[in-house]
Amino acid sequence: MSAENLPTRYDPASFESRWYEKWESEGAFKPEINPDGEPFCIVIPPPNVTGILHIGHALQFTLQDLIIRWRRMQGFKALWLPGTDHAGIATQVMVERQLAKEGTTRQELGREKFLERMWQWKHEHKDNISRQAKALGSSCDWSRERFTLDEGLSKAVRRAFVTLYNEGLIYQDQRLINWCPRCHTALSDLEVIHQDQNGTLWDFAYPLEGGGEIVVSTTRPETMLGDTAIAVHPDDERYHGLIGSYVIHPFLDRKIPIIADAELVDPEFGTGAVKVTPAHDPNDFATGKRHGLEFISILDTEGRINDNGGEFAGLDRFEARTAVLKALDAKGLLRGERPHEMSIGHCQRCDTIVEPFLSKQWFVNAKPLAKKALEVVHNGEIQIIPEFWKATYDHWLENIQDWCISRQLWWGHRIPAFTCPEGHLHVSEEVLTTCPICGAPVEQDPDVLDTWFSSGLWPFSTLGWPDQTGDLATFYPTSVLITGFDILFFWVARMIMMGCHLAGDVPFKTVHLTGLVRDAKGAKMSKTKGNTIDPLEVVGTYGADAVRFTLAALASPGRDLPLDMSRMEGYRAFATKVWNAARFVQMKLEGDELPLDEVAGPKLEAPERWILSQLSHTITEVNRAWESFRFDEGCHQLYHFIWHTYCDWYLELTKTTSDRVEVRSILRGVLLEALKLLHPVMPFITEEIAHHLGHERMLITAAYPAKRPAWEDDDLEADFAVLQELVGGLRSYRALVGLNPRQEISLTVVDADSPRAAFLQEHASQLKQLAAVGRISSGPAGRHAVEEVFGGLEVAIELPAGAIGPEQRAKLEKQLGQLAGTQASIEKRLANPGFTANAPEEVVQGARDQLAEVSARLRRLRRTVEALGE
RNA sequence: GGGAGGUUAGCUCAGCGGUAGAGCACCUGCCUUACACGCAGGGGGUCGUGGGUUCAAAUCCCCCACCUCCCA
Repeated sequence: MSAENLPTRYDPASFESRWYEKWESEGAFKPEINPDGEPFCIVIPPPNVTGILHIGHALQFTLQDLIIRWRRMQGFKALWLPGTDHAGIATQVMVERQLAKEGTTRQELGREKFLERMWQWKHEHKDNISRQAKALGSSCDWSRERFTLDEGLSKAVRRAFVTLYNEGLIYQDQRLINWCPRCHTALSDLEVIHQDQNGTLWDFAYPLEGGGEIVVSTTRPETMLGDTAIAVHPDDERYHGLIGSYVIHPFLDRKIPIIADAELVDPEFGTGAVKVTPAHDPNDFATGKRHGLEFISILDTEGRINDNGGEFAGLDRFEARTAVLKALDAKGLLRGERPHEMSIGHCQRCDTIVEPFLSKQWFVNAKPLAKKALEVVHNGEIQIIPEFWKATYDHWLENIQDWCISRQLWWGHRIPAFTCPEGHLHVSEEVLTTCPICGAPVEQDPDVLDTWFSSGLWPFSTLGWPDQTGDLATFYPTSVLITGFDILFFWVARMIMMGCHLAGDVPFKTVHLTGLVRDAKGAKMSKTKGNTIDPLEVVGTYGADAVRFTLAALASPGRDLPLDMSRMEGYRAFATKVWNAARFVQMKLEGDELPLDEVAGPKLEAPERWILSQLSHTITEVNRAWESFRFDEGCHQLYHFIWHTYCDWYLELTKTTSDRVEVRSILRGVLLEALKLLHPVMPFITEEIAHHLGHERMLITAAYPAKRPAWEDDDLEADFAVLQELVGGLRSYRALVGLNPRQEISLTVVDADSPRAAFLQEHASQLKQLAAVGRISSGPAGRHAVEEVFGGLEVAIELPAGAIGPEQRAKLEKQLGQLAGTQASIEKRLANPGFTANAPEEVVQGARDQLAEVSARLRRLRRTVEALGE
């Protein structure tokens, strides 16, 4: 072969980027490389365009790349479409922080200048993601890369908005929303993180109009400034006489009615009387609607008390709490306080406590969309893996609330709604300047859309929708989506709703939800804890292939991944093992080797037929693993086959036979097949080695191995298993008596008529190579022999006189004890008539065979121990 | 309050009705014609507790305990 020798040391940095460039420059990432293949498409979950990847992304990238490489090698027209997200709030917060450092604000800068800064920021950071993705070996088609604010995708957003509006599924309404006083924007319910906190429940009294008082409880005393009712339960006799009467607000010039409401009030809780603040609490809001109460907002957008708060106006909401309590106390109205556990909503982005806030916003009527989304999962059009997520998915969609989609931000898709001074509202894909009704100049809605609104269109907007492009026709619906379970509602469910409704079909056929990467102790990674792992750093230390293998091998379905660096070390050792095996093979090659198909056949010797049989089983198992998203199992199969089957057994066997061309051909051919099989997980090292072994085609476009039934030989494997067991036994006795591994020992086959005996005789050379067996004879055991049974075959291992001392004897006796225990338990099982009557025949027969084997071993070993003990 | 997942070798996890597995760690030998990121051998588990179904349960069912997480 013309390729030069593999360097002694495995040094991933010396070839990884070289291969990436070659793949890309030869167009291997483009689906057109398999022009006649069946389409297969994965769209990337778009990371934040100005963000950096964390190890969780590395996991998802690895799994997506594994699947796409595997399918590409299988001949599919495979497209992995990359891209990034503008990440509205997150990105805007970053730039605002930068502005704060410069002593200015976005308001001071103005919308236009601020957006210029945002784009500048985007351009400075946009290469982060792709650079990291490339370092990991991600085979995305970069020519199709998309960004959510691209013109095409923005058009898709406008089309989606206008369509849904015209169908009545998007509407504007004044209602209670979640308001972040720090971000100055509305949030959807999902963007509010509820945290349990120890708070205080205060009791205070409202004076009754006609004298006396009624005591209410609250965890937010400042909201009493917005109270417009006191509610009691209609059946609560304590308050029967008071319903319809009024209390006097202690600080404001207002009378407040006492109403009866069975839904809001739990008579068992507190005093049974509840203050009602319709503009600042969701339950009170509903109560206000039921009773036609007044809605008095007492906060401004900064979270300060507004003019409706009388003397408290201008105070921050938490200062106001203290002030109100103090004022109540001064008036002698405070009745007590006690600790109270409660759940408080925080802004997902900045952790500020959010306020229920009365505001006019845009909403998506989600129920009709959810109905279809539930259906396609139920009827199997979309498969969710692991399946247990379906319950969570169902629960959320069945209880879905309307989705608040407008945000008071500047970085994002501006809402395509236009209003004239007359109040005529028009929703339009094209920019309007004048009112189509009255001709007056119009203004566009200043708000932008929730980022997840555009993300919801991702699987089809990236392919060209609403235009009927070739890519859309070819790749939609996409094949597989791989993402973290944490965005099941945020993203996955919404893509399904939007895809089914707008694009006319499901957005993907399979969703695979990955676990979370955690640190070695199982703790969540976070910047504050300082336990984050930078993918580029570990790629630098262990090589991209080891990082990928580690992540894929840890990816058990539905489980989080505790990532310990010792795992990385272990799988780098595996990469090194592959490297060294290849060096060994390369040293043996003479250039006359033939392709596997030309040498495989019944004329081959047993070791060659055996490794081919093992290879075929491995191919089957690995393909099965990838098909079912069992990345862990596929990796373990590959690890075991390459290390423990090919290297530990087959390579050793060829050390005395590799002068034969067919052996060298198998040695090389099997390694190449294993490399192809491994390529989707470890693309770089496999490509490098294959090249050095003279494989002409790049593995990235080579055919993925498919099972070869003709190579499988179960009888041979059974014979080989006996050989392996015997070799293991011989090594074990060697270790027991401290015999040098190279010192030859003699073997006597006691049971010379067994068919296994012939196999051993035929493979004396293998026994010599693997266990330094010198002579194989048949007949009765000699004076100093250990008698043993392996796979039903009785043999005697000749040991030097005096090899078995008291220590060895004790170990053998321990073994005897264990064997006797096993024997007793099988006997007990077989003695049970219920077992022999009810268990399947093969199970009963298996137990009988096992008993025979164990009994024979026990008999032989007992005799040995007695004889040697003399 | 509702729901999901987990509890198997020192650690991290597979297995999910028919003799307890892997990787790492550990112990004992070995620099055996690629590899000490290695080779060979070995120790280690009453499969969270308690019931039930079954000839047979880590595996199915029920109760409980503890740990994660989601939703309200």
